Amino acid sequence: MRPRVAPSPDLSSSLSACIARRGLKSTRQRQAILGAFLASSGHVTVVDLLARARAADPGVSPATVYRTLRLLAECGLAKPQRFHGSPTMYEIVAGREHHDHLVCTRCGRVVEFEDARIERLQTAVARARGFTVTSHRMELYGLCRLCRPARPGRKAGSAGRRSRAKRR
Amino acid sequence: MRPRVAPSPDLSSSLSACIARRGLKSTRQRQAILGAFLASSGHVTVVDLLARARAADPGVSPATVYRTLRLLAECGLAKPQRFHGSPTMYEIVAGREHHDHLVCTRCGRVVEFEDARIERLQTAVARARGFTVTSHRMELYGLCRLCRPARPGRKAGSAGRRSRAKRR
DNA sequence: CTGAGTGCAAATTATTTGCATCTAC
DNA sequence: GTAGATGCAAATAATTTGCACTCAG
Repeated sequence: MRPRVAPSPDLSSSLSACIARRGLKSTRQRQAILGAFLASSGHVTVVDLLARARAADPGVSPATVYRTLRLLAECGLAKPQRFHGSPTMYEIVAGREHHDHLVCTRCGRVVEFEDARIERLQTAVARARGFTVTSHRMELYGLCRLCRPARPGRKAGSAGRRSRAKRR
Repeated sequence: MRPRVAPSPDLSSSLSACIARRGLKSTRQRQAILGAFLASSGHVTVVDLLARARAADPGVSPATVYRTLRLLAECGLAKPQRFHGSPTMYEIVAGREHHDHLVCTRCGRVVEFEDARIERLQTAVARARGFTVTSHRMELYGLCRLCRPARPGRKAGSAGRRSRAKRR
């Protein structure tokens, strides 16, 4: 429903720039895949992306999707994310800063967030253990507003994990 | 060097209990694998575990290691962890509470930690976005004390990621 | 004895790669 | 025209599974 990520044309030009800079070529397939990627909600699987790209251009092979995603990642436009048990998802990196994820274990919805307080504590905790942190990942799994049952007196047990709903 | 996790005999009995409860059998291979698992530093790959188990009993196949690890996980004694780019590691769950991980990107060392302040913030952040958190994962990647170069004026860039050293 | 467990090899799943062909520049 | 790109199929890598055989209880 709501457009979570504005399909900024900046990314297209970023890719063009990165392609030009490296002496690479702009092809029909790459356009289709990039288009499908940008039109996505921000997090797509390879399978999803292949289907979407094929809608625009039937002659796109899985291998090219993988190769293009790697290219996008190298250009800093996409980032692979491996959530819990689901296949690798690629997210749009629109020059945005680092962020972490809330993942609904029922509907699969992914919400991004960032919290400076947590980041500070992470750095502090690591330093206390002799580590210099260069990166981190944090994922919170649970039920989103829509999937949460309305029952008031819920136990916090390990119950809530249903199989994710697939959206394709 | 230092014994990170005491090879508590409790776990052996826990497994026995879980095996008995389910009407399963205690076999030579399972003993070897459990022994190797408990003798580990707390985080092992399947490859590692297979090698260690074979030291005790050469007739252990990979399939049995996988099957036994699944059994251990179902009994609540082991937990699979997928760190950054490394193969799945299994960690000993000695009835210990939840914890998160510091991972050295150079030597592969894994240090566990827990921080109530961070956990509280996680819950709060999630609630603010309409999520009820049931679980989470957090990994901090960086250099441990031993691997950190002594240079004072380091840049925080994306430099630090070398390939992990394997220990086998 | 008998059902659970095991080894092996084949099957799966996710992804990469070699190669002949094609095409953007 | 040529280096880079693509499709296909074969190759990897990690893990699971079918099946005949073995063994713990």
